[in-house]
Amino acid sequence: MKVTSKQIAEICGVTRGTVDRALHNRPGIHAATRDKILKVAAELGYRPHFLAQSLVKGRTKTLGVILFDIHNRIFAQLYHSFEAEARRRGYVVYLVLSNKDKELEIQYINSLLDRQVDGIAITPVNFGTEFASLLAKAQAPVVTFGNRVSADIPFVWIDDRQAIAESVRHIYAKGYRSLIYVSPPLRLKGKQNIGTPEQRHLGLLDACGELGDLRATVVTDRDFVPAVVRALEETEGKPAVLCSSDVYALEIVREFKQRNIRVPGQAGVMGFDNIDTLQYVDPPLATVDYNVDEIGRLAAELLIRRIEGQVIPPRTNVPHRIVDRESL
Amino acid sequence: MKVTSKQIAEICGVTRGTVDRALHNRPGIHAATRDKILKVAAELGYRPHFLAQSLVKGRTKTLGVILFDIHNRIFAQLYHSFEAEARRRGYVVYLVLSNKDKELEIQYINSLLDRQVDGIAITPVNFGTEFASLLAKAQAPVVTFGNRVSADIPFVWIDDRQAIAESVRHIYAKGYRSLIYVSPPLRLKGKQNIGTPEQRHLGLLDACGELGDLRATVVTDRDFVPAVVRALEETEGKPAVLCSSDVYALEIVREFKQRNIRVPGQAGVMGFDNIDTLQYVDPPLATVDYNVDEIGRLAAELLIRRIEGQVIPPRTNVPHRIVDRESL
DNA sequence: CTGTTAGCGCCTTCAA
DNA sequence: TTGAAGGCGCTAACAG
Repeated sequence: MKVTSKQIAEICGVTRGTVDRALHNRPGIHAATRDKILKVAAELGYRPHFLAQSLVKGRTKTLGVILFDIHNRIFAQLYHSFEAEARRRGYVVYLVLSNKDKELEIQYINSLLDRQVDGIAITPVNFGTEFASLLAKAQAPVVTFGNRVSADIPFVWIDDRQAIAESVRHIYAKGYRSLIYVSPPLRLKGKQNIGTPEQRHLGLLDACGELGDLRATVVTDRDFVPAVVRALEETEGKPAVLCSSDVYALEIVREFKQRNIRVPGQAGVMGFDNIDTLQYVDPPLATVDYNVDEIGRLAAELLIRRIEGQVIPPRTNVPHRIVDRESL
Repeated sequence: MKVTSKQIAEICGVTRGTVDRALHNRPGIHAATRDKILKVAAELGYRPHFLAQSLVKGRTKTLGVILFDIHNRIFAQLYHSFEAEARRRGYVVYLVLSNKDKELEIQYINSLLDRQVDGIAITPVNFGTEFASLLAKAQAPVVTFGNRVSADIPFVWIDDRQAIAESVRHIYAKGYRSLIYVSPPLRLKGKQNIGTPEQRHLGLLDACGELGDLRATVVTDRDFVPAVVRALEETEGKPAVLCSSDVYALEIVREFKQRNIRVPGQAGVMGFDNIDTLQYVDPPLATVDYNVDEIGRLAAELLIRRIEGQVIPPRTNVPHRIVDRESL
């Protein structure tokens, strides 16, 4: 069924070496024999055996992507553009999901390396020097996004710290003097890689330090909805609820609706990520927008350039912008 | 860097054959030598070379999944459960996206086969006997979902026809006597595989035939939102807008809101898929729910069982249920 | 210009 | 119980 270069060689009465030269259009071959070989190959529907090829070349033209999951629309979108860029450059991609399980993530890294992927792109849940050296020692280049691991492992993302600081200033400029900041992942500090939540938190602190008279409460409860409601009750004046991700903001708006808490009448709400669901909810949610597609595309591009021997920057930021909407 | 079985053999003063026996825990080896070999292998962090192994065994423990894209949350979810089931069974998965491009889909099928995937799961955009025989001739088993290709290629999905018929009856039971059915993909009939939209359309026809006094208009425009608005204006009495997918329903509700058309006051709206965005919109949308996770899991399970030599059913249906909500 | 040879790393059969 | 040899399919260096 599967036709090999050996068979073509036999049919054409030449050796594998010659067939190889013809197939790869390499010099040192009679035009006539080459044409004949190519013709036979085409007729027989010859397709090179990728594994054999990879085995000898040491390259598989394969990338591995490791994500938590693809529930959050952001990551689905990111994968989409990553995959498209990889395809353009001749690579096919494994997509594996760690489900935020540190053990599983490591198993997958090893599994991908065993399969000789040429490179790995990951949103890591592990962190620390041990993990960093695991990645550094890997036989394939790694790029990260979402969470950073160390300064030398390339990272493609947005400037979270700056983005949240701007959001806080924006909220302040709209007249709010109290803020409820929602970031449940922060409670996992020291247990998981929460690079992004931490950066965003720092942005909050930056802005609060700068704006003297803004009072901020930070909610990190797993069960953040009731916690926000309590915080709201304890707040004097009208607060803005700033969420480190749109998915939290959506939950909060839903709860507020059920409790007849008007948005933005009694509380402002702002999210982060600008996921498409926001278009359909009422009131439209203020958020932070950035080009996720570009992050995915860049991650693939940089990873492949690195694989192909180029030097790539350790840090690449994609621009973001504050999106004001009626929820504030 | 990468330690091979040959090196272990040298260190232990035995041959590759013996190392192999030890590593695979096969009989015909002295317990002492085996232990020594295993110890050395462990110390050196030996990991078998997957490609070499695959080359000789003819199996790669790899699956390929081909989706249109992962924009629709349904497919992201489906992939998630597919991947989890594959992992449990020791497989790693390539995820490639066809973007509904027929050419690209075929290229990807070939590319995956070149890479010797053990099986392929696909939501096909191609159709017809030629495509069916391409899949049938493939060196790896194929399962389909979303759109069917032919009776002999296993298909895992829901009973779309029945589900829409039930939806129509449900709408009728709620008192509606006119219906606007929205299914833009139907306009691609003959140009793309629109198995699912067609089945759903048949379900509509079934139910309309059965319920004599229900008037239905079918909207297939690419730009379906204004078309629905026009249809609404031309309708006497209060119609229900039944959408073949939640994503259409969301757009319509948004437009209705802007035009101050009350839902369900002036028109009912019902979707299909029960995507999570529905939880956040107002009014909550009636829809058809089914267990997408189970479809993904089953597709992986069946594909792998097929790969491992078992006979699997040509058609597997997952149950669905009508979800009534305030939009009707 | 073309054939020969030697591997890539692993597995499997057949001898010893 | 172990070694030796051949091969999976392809590539590459060296002869001829």
